[in-house]
Amino acid sequence: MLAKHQSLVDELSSNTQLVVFKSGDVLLKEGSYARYIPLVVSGLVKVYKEDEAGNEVLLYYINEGESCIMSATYCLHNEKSEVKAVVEHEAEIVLVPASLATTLTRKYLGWNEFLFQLFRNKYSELLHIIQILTFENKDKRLLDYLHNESKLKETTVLHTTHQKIADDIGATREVVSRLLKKLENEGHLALQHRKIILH
Amino acid sequence: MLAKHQSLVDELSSNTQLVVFKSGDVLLKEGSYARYIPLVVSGLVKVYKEDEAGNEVLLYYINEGESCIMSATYCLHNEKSEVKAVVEHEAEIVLVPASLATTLTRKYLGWNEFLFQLFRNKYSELLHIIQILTFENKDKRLLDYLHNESKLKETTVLHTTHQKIADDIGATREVVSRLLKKLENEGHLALQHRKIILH
DNA sequence: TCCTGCTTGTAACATTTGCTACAAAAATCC
DNA sequence: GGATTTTTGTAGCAAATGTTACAAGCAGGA
Repeated sequence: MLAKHQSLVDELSSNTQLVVFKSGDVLLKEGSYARYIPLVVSGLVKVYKEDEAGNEVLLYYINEGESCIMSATYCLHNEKSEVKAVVEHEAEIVLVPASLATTLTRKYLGWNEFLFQLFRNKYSELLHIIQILTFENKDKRLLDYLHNESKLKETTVLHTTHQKIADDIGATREVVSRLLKKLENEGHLALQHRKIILH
Repeated sequence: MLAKHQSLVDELSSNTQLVVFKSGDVLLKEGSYARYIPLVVSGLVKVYKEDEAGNEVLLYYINEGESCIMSATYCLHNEKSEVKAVVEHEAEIVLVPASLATTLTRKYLGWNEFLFQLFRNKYSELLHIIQILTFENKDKRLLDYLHNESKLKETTVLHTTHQKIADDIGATREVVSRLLKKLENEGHLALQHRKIILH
């Protein structure tokens, strides 16, 4: 997406540094001010929304070549973040300082287009979640989540636990176990210890 | 928001026309291509997400001085709309043709800022809906909806029916009636025929 | 006024989800 | 191997939501 704009890429690479984050590192906390915009070069980042009680729900992923649109927009307007971003796989990330980001906005149409497209994609994912939460039961929500994980991690074998899934989709572990069993009986997947194989 | 940018406003007013829409008019259908970006000068527009089965759920409102960010972004990238926009109160709307919108993007920083801010505000509302749908029961969702309606229509007396509310929040009429009764007993509101008075 | 259609109330029951409690199975550590 | 921790399975019950069915109340038109 950004690769098309050579002068923009040049300006980025000569004014920023590449930082390596480890799995579990928190890139952005809810309620904090973002001081830079992270561009994910490699790895995977998960974005969560929290509520006052400390519950959190997975909204979407930031994949290679993407950025955290929430960081970007809140960074540029100097407001507090409404989401939390956590590194899932070890990730190489370019940190673009707020000041540079503002300059880029004025200078490069391609940078604006990049941000708009990102906004559009994530917006679309939020709409999809709202649709499922409103009209479907949790089993559909769970299956959708698993297919998403599968797609992003590029494997049909997911190494995870029922508890982690429950945390991501905002349910309890027992419900997830129960629904996974149901989905297995319906032929959507196969269950193994710490492993889910999607069909 | 746009008023600060005089030359932008001038270019807008000399290249567009003001159209009056009536309550119930559909500004944008899901799956259709937007050919213009609507700027709402007066009135109120509601934005819905539909699913394949024909169910629909209210996402947010487009208030005076705002625009439909979905029209804007899908218009500029020539893709199909994912939402439906319906006029709630008679509305005066400036229709900005796609071609002009593209020009504005290249010419005015203020126009980009306007679109970004709009995106940010609506994004934030989507996050709020997801949070409520994930962690709260329908009574909270209903109360949140009523307070929103109240705020936008600038009155604590809502003229509506249980069926309309059910359609907006994606529930059944019976459940809405039941929950409204519960909220009345809890002192949050008072029920009258075709009328809800918020406390 | 009466009739009709729209709106609301409500009961009874099915399904879904949440919650508690406990046991079995697998992995990890010593 | 044995002890401990983590993960999974599952039962039983409570609460929330969806569904069906029907009756009563209200509003507007003839």
